[in-house]
Amino acid sequence: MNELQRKRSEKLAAISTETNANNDEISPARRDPLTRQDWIQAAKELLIQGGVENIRIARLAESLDVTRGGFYWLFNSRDELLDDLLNDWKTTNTLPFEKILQTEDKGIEELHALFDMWMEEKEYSPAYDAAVRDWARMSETTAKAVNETDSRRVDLMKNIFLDMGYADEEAFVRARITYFHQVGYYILGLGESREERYRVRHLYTKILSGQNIR
Amino acid sequence: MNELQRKRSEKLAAISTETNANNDEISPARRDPLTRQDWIQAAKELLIQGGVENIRIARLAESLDVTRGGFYWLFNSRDELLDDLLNDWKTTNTLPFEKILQTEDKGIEELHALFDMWMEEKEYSPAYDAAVRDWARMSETTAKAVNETDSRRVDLMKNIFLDMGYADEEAFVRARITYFHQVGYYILGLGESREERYRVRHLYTKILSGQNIR
DNA sequence: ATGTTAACAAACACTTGTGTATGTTTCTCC
DNA sequence: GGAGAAACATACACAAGTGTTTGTTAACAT
Repeated sequence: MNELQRKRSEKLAAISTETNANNDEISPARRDPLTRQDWIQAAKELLIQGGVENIRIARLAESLDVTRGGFYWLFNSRDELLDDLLNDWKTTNTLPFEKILQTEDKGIEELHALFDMWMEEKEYSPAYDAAVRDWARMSETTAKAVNETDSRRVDLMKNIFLDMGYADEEAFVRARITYFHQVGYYILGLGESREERYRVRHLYTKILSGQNIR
Repeated sequence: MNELQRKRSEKLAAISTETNANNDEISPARRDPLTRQDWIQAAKELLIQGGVENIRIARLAESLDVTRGGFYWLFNSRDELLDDLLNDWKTTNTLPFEKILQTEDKGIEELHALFDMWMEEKEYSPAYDAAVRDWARMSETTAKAVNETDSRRVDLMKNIFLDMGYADEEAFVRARITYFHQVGYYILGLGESREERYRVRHLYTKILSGQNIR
């Protein structure tokens, strides 16, 4: 049973007991109707797991415990769902990124905050990023969205190195190396332990910042 | 008309004139029979262009100017073709990589040779790499092959930094940053001009090597 | 009580892909 | 020059996917 199915079961059980408390008739415990967001979340899971081609309406329906009829009640087509999914990525997965780079902290402190975000993987999901990147190879509009996001992120990161005192061009290159290296790391997907990653972390920040700190 | 179709047309024309020179009868100019390698090459193009899911036998056949019948004469199944394609990648796209790192050159010279390889894109095709990486998300065996290749490459690159005098762990991290950053760069696929790339090249080598050279 | 509607379920038509079975053509070899 | 096989072409069966149409059912308003 996956995450979504579990949630719906809980809802259903809650409704069921509540109904029975008020009324002895065993009502069939009708669950809450599904929302577009429910389908988008399910699609996100399939995307991360196996790419866009893995997003099949029948599978989504199964994971949500309904038939495809429910999907076409909310969406006009599969493409419409994919559009919504892309929008979800654009907002949710870029927001924490921007947030970090708009704090009071400057320079090396921001770099540390960035590494925290990458290594904790709480708000920001590198797996989601990687899956969307993969998707972009086949969809022109997705590729455009990803490019814009990447440019924006590199641009934000460039400020970190400017604050460290680097000249414009070197700040740009350092931002790129830092960002590209992170993208590459998650694309490779070598699931290392958190301990191992924290152990060598200071070397990464030292090399990327070009200065010995902490 | 793509590359493969062009080659076959040339062959066909050559056969045609040759035959007419010897004999006045207009023989239908039968072309050379296709080989497994021909299909693998065509599959490689489709893979790079749009991912594994883009490798459809009908499309391969069309690009080779035959019908699907020809495919099943040489291969038992689509999976058999994909197996061959993966083997092609393992050998062709890793060979030039290893070659560079086994020369007489040591340290910074090897790093320059590496950048030359990446930027020239003659023997080594980063697009091929990226496409296989994308493929690996859906295929367990492909993922294994890619992981092995990545480990091998990072291991080889580590020697470059050891030769520069870095301690074991820092050499490892520098190798990783260098390699991951390259992988990330091509995954993003921002088609920059060669001039632009050569212009900032010295900054990359300076930052990654940690020393001012050239 | 009943008509209406939200939220699906079930059945259908259509497309695209694979693999297989069988038909054709040209070259080769005796 | 006729048999046989290599190298396809053609036709067919089958599976999986999308979108559409029509049928059901519980809840709510009247």
